[in-house]
Amino acid sequence: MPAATKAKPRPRPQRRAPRSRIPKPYHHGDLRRALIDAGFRLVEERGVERLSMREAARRAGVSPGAPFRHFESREALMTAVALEAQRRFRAEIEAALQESASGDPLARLRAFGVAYLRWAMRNPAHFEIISSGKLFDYDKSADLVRDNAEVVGMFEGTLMEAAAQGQLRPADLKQVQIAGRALVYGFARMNIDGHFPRWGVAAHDAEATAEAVVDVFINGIAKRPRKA
Amino acid sequence: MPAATKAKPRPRPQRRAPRSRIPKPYHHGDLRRALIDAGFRLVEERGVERLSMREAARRAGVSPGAPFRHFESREALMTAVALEAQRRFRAEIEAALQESASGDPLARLRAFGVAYLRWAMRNPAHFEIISSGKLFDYDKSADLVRDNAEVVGMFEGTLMEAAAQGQLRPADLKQVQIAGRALVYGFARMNIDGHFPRWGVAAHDAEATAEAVVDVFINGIAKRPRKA
DNA sequence: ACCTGAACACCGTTCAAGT
DNA sequence: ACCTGAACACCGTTCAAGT
Repeated sequence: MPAATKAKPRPRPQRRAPRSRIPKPYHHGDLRRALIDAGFRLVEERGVERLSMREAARRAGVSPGAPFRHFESREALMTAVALEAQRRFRAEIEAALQESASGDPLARLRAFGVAYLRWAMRNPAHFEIISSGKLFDYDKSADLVRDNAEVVGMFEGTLMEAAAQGQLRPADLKQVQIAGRALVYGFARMNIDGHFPRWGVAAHDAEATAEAVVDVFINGIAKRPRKA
Repeated sequence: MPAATKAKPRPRPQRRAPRSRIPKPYHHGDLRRALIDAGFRLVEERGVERLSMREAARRAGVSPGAPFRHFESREALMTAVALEAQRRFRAEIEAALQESASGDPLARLRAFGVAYLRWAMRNPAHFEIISSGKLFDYDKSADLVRDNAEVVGMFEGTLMEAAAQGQLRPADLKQVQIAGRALVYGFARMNIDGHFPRWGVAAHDAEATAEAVVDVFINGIAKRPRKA
């Protein structure tokens, strides 16, 4: 009955009956970590909705019930995977902001948007898990909330600097902020949701179009447009 | 064994052994339609991912296998429900465009965006099913593709009119179009994905904020802004 | 022609039992 | 303390059998 799925490669024959037969403890040390890694790859390979506890368990080489010792539900594993993705996302944004730190606020805002979309274009499934809302209870993960708040804060701060330096046309800043967020978020989701073909955006054009779209927005709020 | 789930209210007693005992044929006439209706409500009540064939069958009062006589898969039922939603969505957009037909192109563009978001705010689950991409194979439904192409066409046409009448600042129209699409789509998805609380948009403010965001965009592309 | 009901292969989740 | 393996209630889907 125990399905011998994997035909484990027998360890090299040893000279005598081994006292401790290659520890192979209960498993390879850190099941929690192994499950997050398996989940992360599962999301990457098959998409968010195909992350399953049983498959993650299979990949980690444990029985179906084992993950529940470390994650109380599929949602909890999802949250852990999302946190992992969010960390990488945020690291990329921060790197981009640092590179453009010498520029004026509007240039930094542009760099922000471009970095955001670049990551989203290259990691669609991970972007999806971060932002999808139904996959786990966002507010239950303090780390996730804080991490996100910081990204939002960076955006808000840069926008306010641009306003303070007189780079923007008169407008309600809060509304501009939400519009900007909606723009990049919408672009990222159009990619995830497969809308680009219908809108004449080829796959290899996605990143270039992303930049163009960010420019449309920046030019829309700037007092003096840069490119025509 | 046959779970008597519903305790069918016995029909009023008849005088003699009825020749045709209240037809109650195989079921109530049109299972296909009943399943689409059940699916539509299921999406409304519980969200897209909770639409199940078995539950739709239960609501229609048939056995688990019955739906497969009319829809070859869950995806096919999804597609039918999406088509229903798309029809309503398109009707609302068209009505809005008709009401604003006397205005200039930019005013019509605004009406378009506002109608789009209004519907999306009020019918989030149905908006989601139309646009989500992974729920069914969009391109397999010619109706869906055509219906969507027409909405896209209305947007494009209005934008070009605005350009032709000199209402727009110089810009690449295709990019403006994609940016506009991304903006409304992103706003609609932020609502679906539960981002508004994190962005300080209260539920009762969603529609007003939607208008404001559309205005930010229109003002961004217009030669002469209307409101500050 | 249309539907039933049992069946199969999957899931998430629980829990006694093993090490 | 951590994991196994059987169990339960769900799914989507198929298919013989009934009407």
